[in-house]
Amino acid sequence: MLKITRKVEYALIALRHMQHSPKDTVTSAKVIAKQYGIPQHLLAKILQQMAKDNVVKAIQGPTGGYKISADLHQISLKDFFEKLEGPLGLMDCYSNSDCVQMKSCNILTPIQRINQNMRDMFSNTSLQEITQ
Amino acid sequence: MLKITRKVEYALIALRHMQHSPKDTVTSAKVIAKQYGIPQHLLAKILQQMAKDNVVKAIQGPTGGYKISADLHQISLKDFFEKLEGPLGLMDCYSNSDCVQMKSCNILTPIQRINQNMRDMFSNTSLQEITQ
DNA sequence: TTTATATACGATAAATTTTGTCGTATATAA
DNA sequence: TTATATACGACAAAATTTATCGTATATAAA
Repeated sequence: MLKITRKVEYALIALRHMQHSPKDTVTSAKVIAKQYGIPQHLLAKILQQMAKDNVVKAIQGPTGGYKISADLHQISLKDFFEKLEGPLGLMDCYSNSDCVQMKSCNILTPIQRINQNMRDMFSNTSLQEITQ
Repeated sequence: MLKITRKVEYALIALRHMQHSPKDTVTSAKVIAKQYGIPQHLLAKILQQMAKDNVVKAIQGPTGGYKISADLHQISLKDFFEKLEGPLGLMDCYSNSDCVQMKSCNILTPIQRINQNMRDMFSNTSLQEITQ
């Protein structure tokens, strides 16, 4: 529990790789996948999603690939995680109210405080702090 | 991702319930399970594990059940989570080194900092703060 | 114009983890 | 003696995560 997913890991690895590449370089999913031992097709899909989210820009065709298009200082880890994985929370019930125990649950409020601490932590950390 | 498990939720619900019961009351798994809509057998196993961990004391036989035996002020959420779910970390590689990407991974160090923040947060919160 | 190489994207499958069930044994109060 | 509780291992179902496959489209370079 309390783990980040491979999807997020791969996304961060790719971003950090690109950020450490020479300015205006375009990097293909294939190159990154090979270098870090990531399934190529899977990484490609993740990069495609990041392109939709305007974190990276995709360049098609041979010699194509991706490059960072956003200012990573301006994106919090919380926003980044939520772009990739949906709402962030220690329990589902903070974003999705179909838990049958909602009414009887006695820890919803106490855990909400911890939940807020965690969200604050990720809100106050920029993507740049990971990829720099 | 970044969720606590039902196992931990059920454990916390049970502890909070017991803490709000009259002093020296013994509460059976059945009673708690019914009140909160938790599968009875599953809750029983969780309480058994907490008994092994000396968080609660088990009393056998009819009229038996469980009662809190530890000082919940003295147990951090981090320790409690690790008792129930094993090592706490954003990535498995901080406790288990069999990831094939270990050598090439470029985010291990940057994420370690965030990981430490998260561990600190749970280290600095006592069980009591949830169950009170 | 053709070809090779890249992204785009939906469908599906495999693997892992989480969640829940079942059966049997043992303790003990009534 | 009986009913009700914990103890505990084996197993199964469900959900989530992780990975694969196939096909379409864009485009640089030969």
